Amino acid sequence: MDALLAWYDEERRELPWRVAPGKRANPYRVWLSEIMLQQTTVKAVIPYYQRFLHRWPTVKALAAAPLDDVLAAWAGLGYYSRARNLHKCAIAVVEQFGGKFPSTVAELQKLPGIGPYTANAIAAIAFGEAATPVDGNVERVVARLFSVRQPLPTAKTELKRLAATLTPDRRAGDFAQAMMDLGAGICTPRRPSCLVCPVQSDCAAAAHGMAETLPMKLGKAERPNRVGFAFVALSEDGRVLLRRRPEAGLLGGMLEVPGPAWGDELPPRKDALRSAPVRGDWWEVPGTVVHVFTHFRLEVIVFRALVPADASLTFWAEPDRCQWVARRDLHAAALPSVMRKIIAHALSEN
DNA sequence: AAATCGTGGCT
DNA sequence: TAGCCAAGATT
Repeated sequence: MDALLAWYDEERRELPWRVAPGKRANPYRVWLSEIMLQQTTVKAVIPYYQRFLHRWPTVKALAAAPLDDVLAAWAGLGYYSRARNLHKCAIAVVEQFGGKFPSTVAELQKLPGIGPYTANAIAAIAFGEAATPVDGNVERVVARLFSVRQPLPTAKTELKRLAATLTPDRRAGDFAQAMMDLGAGICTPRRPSCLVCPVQSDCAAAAHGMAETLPMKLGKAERPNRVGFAFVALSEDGRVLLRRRPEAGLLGGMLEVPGPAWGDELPPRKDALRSAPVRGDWWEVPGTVVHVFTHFRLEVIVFRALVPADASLTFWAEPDRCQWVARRDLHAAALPSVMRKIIAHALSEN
């Protein structure tokens, strides 16, 4: 596998959290990037990473920030429990380790939001430990190198074991990143570029011309549809009514446009309007907002009303969780993408 | 241990 | 277009 490190030295992608080959990166930056990169593309992460690092240059700074500031800065990146755990973890590192990240896989994995992959990634990349982070890229590369026919997710344990046999004692961090670069750019899910692969001569799948068929995967359950209503209340002084979601669960801790709970079937408009958060002249905005989550598809019907600045909220709006946010401040609010879509739809001139 | 948890880009 | 996919963790 020396060819892989040689390839990495030549072709390595420049990324904001990376340092020169052979060097150890700043643990805080590695951790921050790895949390953001969980199930998220490099392209989506880069601007968020830059903003976070600029605003909170150290773990201590992040630990001292209000949670809502962190959630607002994370808005749009998805999987919001990551943001809550990020904040929790920063506090734990400051309180338990004086602001210095621990260096072993075992200690790292005890921290909130750090699982097997991330613990190994930080240990290898930031501390030079001979650890083996196994993500989707590595699973794919290893399945092909060893021609593992067992399907995912069953094969995960075996793929981890095989991956660990490849990790060198020196430059484990570079090796891990090389495997991920290989998976991202050469050993891709579809149409892998075996002809220019630095480890083609070591690859069992390539030898049989079947790289693209591996790894095998079990079928996924289909996505159910859910439907709901959302009430965009605009106050006469230019504010929008928003509500804080519960800490746990979908979009936990984020802000939302008030409305009844989403369901499997659409209730009559008449019933929906009874659950409006404010008394008002509610108008149904033409069209719907469709948003696809990981495990269901949501279709939302949006109502809009212009209400007095001192309008009182109804009991079922859960007034304690509600707040009026000026339209000019929405960009900096802890609003997930689906809620931004709903607000944009309500404000579109139709 | 199977379900839950976002979003945007690509084919 | 509709599915697939991305540097997974938590319960």
